[in-house]
Amino acid sequence: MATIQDVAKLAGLSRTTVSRVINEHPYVTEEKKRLVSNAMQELNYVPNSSARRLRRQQTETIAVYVPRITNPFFSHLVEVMEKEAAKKGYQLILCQTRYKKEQERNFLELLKTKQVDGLILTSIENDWSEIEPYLAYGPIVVCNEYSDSAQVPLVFLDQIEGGYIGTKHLIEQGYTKLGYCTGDHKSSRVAHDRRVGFLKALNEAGLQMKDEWYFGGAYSVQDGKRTFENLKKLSDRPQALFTGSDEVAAGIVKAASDAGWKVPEHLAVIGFDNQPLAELMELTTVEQPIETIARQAMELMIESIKSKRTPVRKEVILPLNLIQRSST
Amino acid sequence: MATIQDVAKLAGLSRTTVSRVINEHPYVTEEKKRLVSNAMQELNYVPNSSARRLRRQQTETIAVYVPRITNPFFSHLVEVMEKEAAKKGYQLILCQTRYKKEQERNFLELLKTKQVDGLILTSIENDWSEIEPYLAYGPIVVCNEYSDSAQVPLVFLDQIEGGYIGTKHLIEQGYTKLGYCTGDHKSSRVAHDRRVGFLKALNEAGLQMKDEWYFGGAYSVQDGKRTFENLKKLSDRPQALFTGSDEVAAGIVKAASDAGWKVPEHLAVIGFDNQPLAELMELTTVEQPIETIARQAMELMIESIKSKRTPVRKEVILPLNLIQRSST
DNA sequence: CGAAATCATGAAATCGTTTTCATATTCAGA
DNA sequence: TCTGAATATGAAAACGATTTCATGATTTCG
Repeated sequence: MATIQDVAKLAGLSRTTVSRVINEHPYVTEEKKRLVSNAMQELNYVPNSSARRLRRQQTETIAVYVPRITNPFFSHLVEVMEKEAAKKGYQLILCQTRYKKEQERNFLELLKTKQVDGLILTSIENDWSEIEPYLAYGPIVVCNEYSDSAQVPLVFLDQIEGGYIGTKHLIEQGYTKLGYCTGDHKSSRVAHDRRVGFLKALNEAGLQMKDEWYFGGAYSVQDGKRTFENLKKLSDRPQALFTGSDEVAAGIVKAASDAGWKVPEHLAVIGFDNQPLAELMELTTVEQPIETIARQAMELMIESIKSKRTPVRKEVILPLNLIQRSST
Repeated sequence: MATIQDVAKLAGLSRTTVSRVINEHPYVTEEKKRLVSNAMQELNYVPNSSARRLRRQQTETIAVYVPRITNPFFSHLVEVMEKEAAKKGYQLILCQTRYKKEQERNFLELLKTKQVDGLILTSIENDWSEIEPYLAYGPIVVCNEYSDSAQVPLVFLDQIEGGYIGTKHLIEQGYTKLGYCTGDHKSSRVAHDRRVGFLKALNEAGLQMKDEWYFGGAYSVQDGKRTFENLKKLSDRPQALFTGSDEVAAGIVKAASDAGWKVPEHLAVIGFDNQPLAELMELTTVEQPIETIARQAMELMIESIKSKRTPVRKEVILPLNLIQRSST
């Protein structure tokens, strides 16, 4: 593999001149430019990435943390982020935290060792106070999740509103016995806010939430099915279920259907995200503008990297949208 | 940010000794080790990734090329690959080619500029003759796709068998008028082999394939719906459709159902992959052992990186499995 | 007892690129 | 005509880590 030294030798010039040509610096004659270009071509030379990174103190790489890439919500986020990153000449390192604090901490080392220029968190496992010190090593942008104390750009959705409009819809459809289904998110502000919105809508309607109508640990289609089995066992069952994901909602609808129940007659179900699955399964769902938040997060990330300024808190909050279908 | 020089100064030792301690080389007294560790801790020192990469000629990063991460087949592959890579201390760079030759070539530069140690191709857009020269820069492993001429490890599935067993199943269910639905893959061996298997099964049964029963350009749920609309317009319609993806199959089933057709009475549909969607939509499907091929591909990649040997052709071919549900 | 091997530590070189500083020449304006 | 700015090119330093080579001390074995 040729180095800049080889190119200089073949061109009969110094490495400095070759570097000037490569980087399009001024004050190089056209003749010298020609000599360098010919030598580069003949030697099939490309600059070494590691050397460049060391000298320029830049990696042109961004790490994106998602819990699991198989979750369509996160794969959609990453799809748009990678596209935006590639447009600007950045690579995207995929980091799956699997909802684990330790895994998240391990990946934070990427910033500390300067393996990436910045990182985007789409879910947050550790307390912000554990993450904040890493800002000394590079910029962090939070997307989808939220933190009151984070002095960084945050692009997120009004999840209180999301929880609220979804629940209000159920109430407007005539349901008075509403169950709540979610993952086990201890540090997730998304989950917290949705529940706040859910309870707010219930309170406004003078409705009560029973403890046994709360179903946790639901992330996937399989979890949705398990949730239905648990609901089925209740003597006093909810008429409708608010869920945090189309996949979970789909699992519930499928299991209910398999058990001979009619949706929404026997059980109304509302999902989140408006994935292709939602349309296929005729799910009422709260749509999130995934493409918008992904693009904005990546733009803010690249802007933070380039500006090299002290990060400041900046909130970009977007509304949610209810899509009504047959499941409610 | 502290450097090894700072640590050496604080410890009262040379950079060589500090490096020896960091890398656990022999012949350093316990006393000196203690001094270095204390200094590292006090300065909050971690080694700089760019400097290490340059000196060691290693990046500990692998690029994985997928057409689109939102396709559940590819997101599942990447999910497993990232997990395996992280276990061995490697980072995974996600590259979306979007089925474009130029995009694939752009990403191949990652290998040439030594930004990654190796790359895994899960789909191939360019001719292998265009890709092969990049082997000079680092190892390449092909996963899911196939190429006769590639002198690299390939982990793939018997797609001729997949096309065959799916089609044979339709025939065994009594269908004699079979349509074929696929994406527009010009250089995809997967698509080619499935069709070979499909035609083989037809031929064995003495059945004919009509040109107007061939539906192209289908990758997504939406494409599935469009495919159904096209099929509906035919005067002589197929009784069953072989598709290349559960999402396409689901779109077809959904559109058919919305049009009042009964599946499989009016139209039988078979999908591929056995995604959660397949169970939800009761699709008969050809299941692919995604986790196995993903894990094996990543293991072969890391083995290739570590061995630094000339790549040799190695085929790992796995069988497919038919899952029968209500759509056929 | 002496030579060879092992132990312990550090200076210099290395990896490959880019920038800084230096030197020489040419040009433009006062 | 002279001076300062612009132009053109190259050597050395820098980025930060790791390895190679060197030196001296200690231990081991024939």
